[in-house]
Amino acid sequence: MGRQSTEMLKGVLEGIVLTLLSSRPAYGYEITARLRDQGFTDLAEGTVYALLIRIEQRGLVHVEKVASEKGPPRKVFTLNAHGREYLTEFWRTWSFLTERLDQLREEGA
Amino acid sequence: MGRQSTEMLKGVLEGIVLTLLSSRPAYGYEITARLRDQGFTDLAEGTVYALLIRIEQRGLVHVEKVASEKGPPRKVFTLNAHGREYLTEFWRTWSFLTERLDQLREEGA
DNA sequence: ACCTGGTACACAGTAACGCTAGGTACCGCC
DNA sequence: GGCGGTACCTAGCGTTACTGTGTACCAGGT
Repeated sequence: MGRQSTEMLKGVLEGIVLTLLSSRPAYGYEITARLRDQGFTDLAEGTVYALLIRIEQRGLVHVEKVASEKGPPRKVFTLNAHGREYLTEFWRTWSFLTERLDQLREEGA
Repeated sequence: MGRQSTEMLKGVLEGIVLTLLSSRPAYGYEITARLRDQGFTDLAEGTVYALLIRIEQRGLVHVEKVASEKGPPRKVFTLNAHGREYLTEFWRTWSFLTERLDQLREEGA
């Protein structure tokens, strides 16, 4: 979707993935596929894996290796307490942003 | 507001400033002040100036020097046709993002 | 036996952007 | 003279998403 969406995704994609994980555990390949189905068609695989490594290093998720029927073992990510806190914070920031932008949009019209 | 809002602002701040300019011309110092009033209290001055230079180089605005009663002359930015197109594109991308996130938020609940 | 395609993960390099932390300059007022 | 407000600019940094590539495992077709 071009330059704009790439930049807008920064910071937001992390919240999106954490939200996905809050509903149920998942692994990288699966997350990528789900997001592409949901409209993020141009999302790069490497982006998701890099993001998952980051949230793991920050201690927002629990990680478990699970054998797969096809292909190499999956790294299944589960949101932990710290991750849930972080996610709450994310939604608060997101709400702030949307409120500001909604207001601006009306005034600008 | 911390790390999250900094990352989330990427790409969005540009749209915010362009929207401000769409309602009426403005200069850097003024834009910074207005945004701070509107809740972006931690917004760095340098960030706005850098952004203004970028949108000028991309040809989204018209620039004019105007003498000020106090301090150095102001660089007044006016949105041009190209900028308005770009802004339309911005709102389209923004709408896409908010729709996805609203959907996710409901499903996650 | 070979090869394609799907599954699954990882990494080095690049570009973009907001922030930090400074600096310059002009003015009015005490 | 010094201070605070106005107004602009810049170099360097950290974070993040994308590109491109590589590894590895398995099933199916020819």
